Amino acid sequence: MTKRDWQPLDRSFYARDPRLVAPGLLGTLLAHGQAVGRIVETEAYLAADDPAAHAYRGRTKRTEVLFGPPGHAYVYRTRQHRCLNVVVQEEGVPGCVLVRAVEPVAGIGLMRSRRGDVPDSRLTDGPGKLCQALAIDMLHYGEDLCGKGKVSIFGGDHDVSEVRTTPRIGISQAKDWPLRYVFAA
DNA sequence: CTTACGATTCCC
DNA sequence: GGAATCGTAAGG
Repeated sequence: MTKRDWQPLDRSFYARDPRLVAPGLLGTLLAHGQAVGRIVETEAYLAADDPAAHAYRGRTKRTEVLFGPPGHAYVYRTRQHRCLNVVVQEEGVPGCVLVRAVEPVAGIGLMRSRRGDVPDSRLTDGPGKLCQALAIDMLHYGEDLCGKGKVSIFGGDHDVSEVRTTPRIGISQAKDWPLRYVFAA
């Protein structure tokens, strides 16, 4: 075996601590139909004792899927935008990973038709922007990302170079925790 | 029912 | 720096 084909990430990949899954997702491909992006920025939200996590205040209708099995989509709204998370850890443990940015790989024309006439560099460089570019919305709440749904994440012969951590963006609690992951380069 | 508040984005 | 804008969650 030399080069591994791109294939949906297995559920066991997601059944781990968000601090392991978040960096592991860097370099993988997020796909919805013809629109594909390379994940380049993620954030970990911990299942317990993380005041910035949505699950911190318990199980509600919105956070329901976080308590389910790993590998499913947790989509939520903030202002007029959507954000995509992947549920991680075993069922009952509400850890998750927020996908904060991707680089356009395929379907760029489609992305621009949804995002407007912006440069490629601004097409998918934010959690709300990438959801708009890939047309990910509340319809995908709870969807299986392991290859059975319309939105999937593929791994394979991807970049596994060094990862750097920084504090998470846009939160008011646990501001200093180094749970944002980007490529070192 | 009422109120407060965003894991954001875009414009001034 | 500030507004847009609306569902969610909590409290009366």
